[in-house]
Amino acid sequence: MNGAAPAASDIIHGAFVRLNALAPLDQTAMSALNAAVARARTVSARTEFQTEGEVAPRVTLILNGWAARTRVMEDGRRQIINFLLPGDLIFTQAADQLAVANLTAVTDLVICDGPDPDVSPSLAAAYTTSRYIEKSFLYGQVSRLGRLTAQERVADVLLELLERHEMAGLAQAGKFAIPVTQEMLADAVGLTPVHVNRVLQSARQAGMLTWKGGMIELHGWSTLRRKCGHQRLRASSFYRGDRSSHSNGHERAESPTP
Amino acid sequence: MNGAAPAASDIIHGAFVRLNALAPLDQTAMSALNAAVARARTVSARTEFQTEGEVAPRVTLILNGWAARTRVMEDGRRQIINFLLPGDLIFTQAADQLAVANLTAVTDLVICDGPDPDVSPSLAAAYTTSRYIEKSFLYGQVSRLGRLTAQERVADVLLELLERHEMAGLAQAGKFAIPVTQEMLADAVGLTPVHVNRVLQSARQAGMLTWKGGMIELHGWSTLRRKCGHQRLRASSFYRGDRSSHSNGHERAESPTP
DNA sequence: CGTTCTATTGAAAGACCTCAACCAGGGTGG
DNA sequence: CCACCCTGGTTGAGGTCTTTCAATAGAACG
Repeated sequence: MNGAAPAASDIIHGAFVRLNALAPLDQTAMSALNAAVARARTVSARTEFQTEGEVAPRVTLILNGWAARTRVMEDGRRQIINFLLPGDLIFTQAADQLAVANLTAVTDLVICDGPDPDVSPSLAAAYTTSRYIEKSFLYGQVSRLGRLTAQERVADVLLELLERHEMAGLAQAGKFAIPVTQEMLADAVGLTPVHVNRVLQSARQAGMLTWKGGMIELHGWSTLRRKCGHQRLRASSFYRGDRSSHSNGHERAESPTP
Repeated sequence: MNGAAPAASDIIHGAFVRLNALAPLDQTAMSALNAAVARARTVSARTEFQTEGEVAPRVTLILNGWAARTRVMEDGRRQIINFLLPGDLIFTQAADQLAVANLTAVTDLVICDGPDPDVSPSLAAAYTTSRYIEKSFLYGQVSRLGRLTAQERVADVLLELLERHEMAGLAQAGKFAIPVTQEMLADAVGLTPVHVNRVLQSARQAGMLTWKGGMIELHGWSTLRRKCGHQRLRASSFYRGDRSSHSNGHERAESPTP
């Protein structure tokens, strides 16, 4: 009992912070959640706990650890669709439909069934917000893969992960635990591990980040956002004015911060 | 009156076929739909009808034409997240939340509000299936951008579009109307227009497709699927039924085609 | 019929990948 | 306690794929 083993409530703290950030949870929601947590189960690292094509449970809540939603091709190429962090919810549209991707534990994982949203409007609201945010990040992933350079992609995922950890109170001052290998990161951003390594090296040398012992720290990340396409993915019109300067709409013009 | 102007019921026929494929619609659903169609509105080609960051309507149904969900970066780079075809539904999580992408009409578009799913269980089922399928295709888009080569990406989107047109009865023998420019296609698959052109040229010369006058025909597309990573990326069946040949569709085994 | 958009093609540059070797740390077994 | 192995990170060299730049042709449009 020297403090090495945190209490259960500590382990799931991030998940609760995150859920509460989605929508302030009332007493009913909290007790439903606690009941669900009491039936939590664990998945050991690197284990696939849902396979594409199999029947999936309705709602699953990540209590602790990282998971990854993936697709794998016959020839072995693998794509990580997105990462799932504490407080993230995994929804299935209908009970009789098949999973459209695999779910793999990145770390040892603690998960439970998501409580029935009907028990509390605040819980239903949290679920709704969760879906909404996930959709937005998914669109971000598409844009990242489709239109960002390698450097930008890496910076952009890392910023997304920081953002999400902040939501769960799991980051302080741009620093959070990142339990993925460079190979996994590569599968997430559509690059090879070798090239991810090079990108990270140059980012390190540019003083943009520190990554050591499973902890990453992003330096000057508010500047990073501006430079590396994270915040840039916002609105603007499609066909209106902005076809003037750039004839086809995607040169890599680096707008040097004035 | 030489037949150039089809009746309204013809125009929206594809959308109805598609909806009915999602879930067989009962009489109540059909009359709710007809009521919604009566209040249809049009959007002219190349017009943005929803902007990221603005308040979005709850459910919108595409009755005719193509639309595109996009994100645009400050420097003009543009990514088409996905295409929206007749019978596709555009959902918003909650009325008070902001759109997370732009919606632009690719062609002249006929849309209407989606009827309240509470009026008919069959309609609700159709909505659910729609969300489910869209999610699967979205994961497909991520995998496409992240892990396919240029040739494969182009073949893969075209196969997806064919598949979706078939669902709406809008394709015959691998042939359907494709009202996009090569530039749009490039924005969808994360390539430059120039390279899309080259890929199309070589596909033409390989006898894989014919694209002329807004109509495309994919030749030997069942072979194409095997060769270009289409089938590999997704569970082909939505429900339990046809899981005969492929056990789960993604072992990591390296099976080099002999 | 000019104007504008779209498709097409060539040449050269650049980004990213592949292959391959080497290193560092951590666990394991002798 | 140390040699060994295995995984994951690092680095170099060379090749391939995709982009960029640029110029031309065809089609659509008013």
